Parts: sequence; structure tokens; C-alpha cells
Amino acid sequence: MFYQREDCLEKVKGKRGTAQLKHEIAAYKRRRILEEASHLFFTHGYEATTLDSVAEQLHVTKPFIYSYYKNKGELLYEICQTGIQLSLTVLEEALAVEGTATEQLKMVVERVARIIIENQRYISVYLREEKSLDLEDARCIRDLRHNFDLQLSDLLEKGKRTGEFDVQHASRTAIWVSGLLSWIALWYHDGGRWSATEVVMDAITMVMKMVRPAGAARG
Amino acid sequence: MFYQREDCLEKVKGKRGTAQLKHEIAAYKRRRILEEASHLFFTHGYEATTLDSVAEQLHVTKPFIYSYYKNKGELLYEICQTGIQLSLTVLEEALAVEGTATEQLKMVVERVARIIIENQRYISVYLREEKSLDLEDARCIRDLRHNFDLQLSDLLEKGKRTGEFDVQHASRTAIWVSGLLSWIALWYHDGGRWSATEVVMDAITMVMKMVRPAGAARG
DNA sequence: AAAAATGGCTACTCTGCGGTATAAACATAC
DNA sequence: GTATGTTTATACCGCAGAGTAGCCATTTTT
Repeated sequence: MFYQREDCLEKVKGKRGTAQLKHEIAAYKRRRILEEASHLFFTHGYEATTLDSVAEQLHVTKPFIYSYYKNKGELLYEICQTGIQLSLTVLEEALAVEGTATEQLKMVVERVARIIIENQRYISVYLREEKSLDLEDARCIRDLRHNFDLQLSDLLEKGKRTGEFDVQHASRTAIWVSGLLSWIALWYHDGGRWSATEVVMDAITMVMKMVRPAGAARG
Repeated sequence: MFYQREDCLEKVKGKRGTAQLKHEIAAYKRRRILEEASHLFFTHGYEATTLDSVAEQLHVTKPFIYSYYKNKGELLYEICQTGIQLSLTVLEEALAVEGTATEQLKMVVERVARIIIENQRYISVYLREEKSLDLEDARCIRDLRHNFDLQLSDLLEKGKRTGEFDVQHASRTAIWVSGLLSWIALWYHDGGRWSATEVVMDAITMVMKMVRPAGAARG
């Protein structure tokens, strides 16, 4: 019953050493399951993917998965959660770096775009399969997303105040920007016509154009 | 066997009058099935929607549906096809109107954005459920999409030549623009914080900013 | 009005998959 | 080496849902 965090922590507290290692191994197994599941969900869709096929990929059996996740829905939730959380974390890291609004926005777009490409499987599953989450989980994911958009909006507002950006409505513009970033996950194809770097550069260019004041020079 | 067009046309040719009406009624029934199916696919996802539930919405039974569509996959295909075809048609209509590249692009964005909002169900199912299409169908849909992006790209190229637009790479920019439009379908919520008109206006503003040359006045 | 054709429904099959009870294998402790 | 706990597999259940065979009602034809 490793899917209950409390259990694990108790064990660690009780018998240090071996228990610690066990905990790490269990965490690793969980991560591997999630990885393989995200891969299959990304390729075939959530509903169309069977847990047997996930097990097969890992060369284990279905009950193995069930000893680390309580059901299929929990897998989906953790994938979605990972997807949005990764973006949110990297956004916050970029915002923590001192700089003008322009510098910060460029850094945000670059880093988030990179993370989205690197973790496309998680992000695009999150974007596509929201409907398959149960209400509680969906609400939680939406809150994370909202948090992302809000922090982006604050940055745009800041740039508006300093005169660096020309945006009519910061919170609505934030949604367009975050949409543009999300779009990468749905559209980018590894080994396709354009490289990851080209896509990231393009994303920066597009976003900066979207907020650039009239009459400003490019870049 | 009304899902075979040839049959219908033969009947019409042979016995005008009543056969004509029958054909129209059959077409109407097909359309109603598609409408209801798109609604449920949009709300719950393709795989999670049962044909029994579609039938229930129409106050008919499952075999009724099977006499108009050969299987569930055909329903999905027609929904996706409708979604992308609507956008493509309206794009071509807008391009047919004489005008500068700027005028044309504005019109394209406005009309396509409107169509996307009005037919959100079809478009977002198409965007989300591509993976559930079988290969043949998927290829067909991808071609339509490609056609859309290509025509958009041509327009951007035209504007670039006349100096109206500043785009480094027309075909890649076209993908960002069509992505921005697609994003509407995934994000817009009827009766939400912002009206359809606001969203359409925003889309126009954003796209024009994306292609506007450095130093140009806004609008 | 009898015959034929059409259109839809009832009632079913059958497969595939989420989830589980239980046993086997393995490790750990004494 | 035996006892105890932990980890994974075998073998199953139940059910939902795609798809169908065949029947009844209604309309159309002659």
C-alpha cells in the first residue's frame, strides 16, 4: 500500500536505513509506471489505453500497478498534475530572477516552452484528457492552471505599468500567451520539420510581438 | 443503407418527388445524430461516450444510429471533418474578397474565430480526439488542416511582399496563427467571463500584432 | 386489400477491460 | 532452518458497451 504517503513516512521514521531505501525504490517504481503510462496515454489516448498494456511495457502485471496506484484515474491525475506543475514551477523560478518585465517575460517564455517540449507527453495528456478527470481532481488541476495564468498576468501588468508592454487587458492577454505556449505541446513533433530550438525562439518572438508597444523596435 | 451516397442519388434519379423528400429527411436525421454525438463527445470525450447515450438524447435506439452510420468511428470522422471543413470554407470565402493583405487577414481571423466559437463542439472534438481516428481518416483530416495552414501561409507571404507584414518565416508563423485560433475552441466557455465578441476582437488584435512590422502604428 | 418494401425496436451476443481474491515467491528475522 | 512479513503473479469476476439478428409496425405498390 505504497500509494499512501503517510505509511511511507511512518516507516521511514520508525526504521531508518533500510526503510529509507525501500521508500526510494517504491518512489522510483511509481515514477516508472507514470512514465510508461504517460507515454501510452499520449500515443493512444487515456480511455483507449489499457492498464494491461502499461504493465506489458514495464514487463510486470496489472496487480503490480494496482499496488502503487489505487486506480486508472489516479494515474491520469498524476500525469496531468505533473504536466501543469512542471510549467508552474519553471514559471516561478523565472519570475524569481531579477530583471525588467521584458527580460523576465522572455525568460519565462523560453523556459516554459523548453519544459513543454521536454515534457510534451505530460502536458498534452493534461490538455487533451481534462474531461476524463473526476470533478475533485479536475478542480485541483484547474486551480494550478489558474495560478499559472495569474502570475503571467501579473507580469504583463507590471510591464504595462513600466510602459514596456502594450496590453489592453492583462489577464486576457495572459490567456493568449499561455495558450500559445500550450499549443506547442499539441503541435510540436519530435524530429519533425522544425527543431525544438526554432520553436522556442519563435515562441519568444511571437509573445514579445504580442505585448510590444506600437512603434517599438523589434526584439 | 442511407450512408451510401450513391444509393440515394440513384433513387433520386429514378423516382423524383417522394424519393427526393426521403433523401432530405434521411440527411436531416444524419445531421441530428451528428449534432447530438458532437455534443456528447465534446462534454465527455469520444471513448467515454456510449452510442446508447447518443440514442437516448435523440429518443431513439442504438440500431437507429447504425442504420445511418456504419460505426462509432464514422461518427467521429464526420465530426472532425465538419470541424476543420467549416474553418477551411470560411477561410476561402474570406480570401475571395478583394483587399490588401491586412484587410484580408483581419477578415480571415474574424470570420474563422466566429466560426470556431459557433461550432466549438466540432472543432474541439477534432483537436482533442485526433488520436482516436483510424489512420485513413486521420490522414484525410491532416490534409485538410494542412490546406488551411498553407492558404494562411500564402496570405502572410503576400503581406510580407507588400511590406504590410513582418514575418520571418511565413509557414511557421501560419502555424502559430492557426494555433491561436484553435486555442479558442479549447478555452472559450460559453457564458464565461468574456463574450464571444471580446474574444474575436482579441484574436484579431493578437494576430495583427504578431505580423505587424516594427515601428508600425497599432490597429 | 394483399403483397412488398421500408424503418425502427427488442433482445441479444461477445469481447475487452477495470478491478480483486488468493496463492506463490522472495526476503528478512530469529 | 523455520517463522513472519513483503512483493509480485495467477486466475478470476462483473459489467459495460460495440455491434447484430430478427421481429413488428407502418407505409407503399399494384
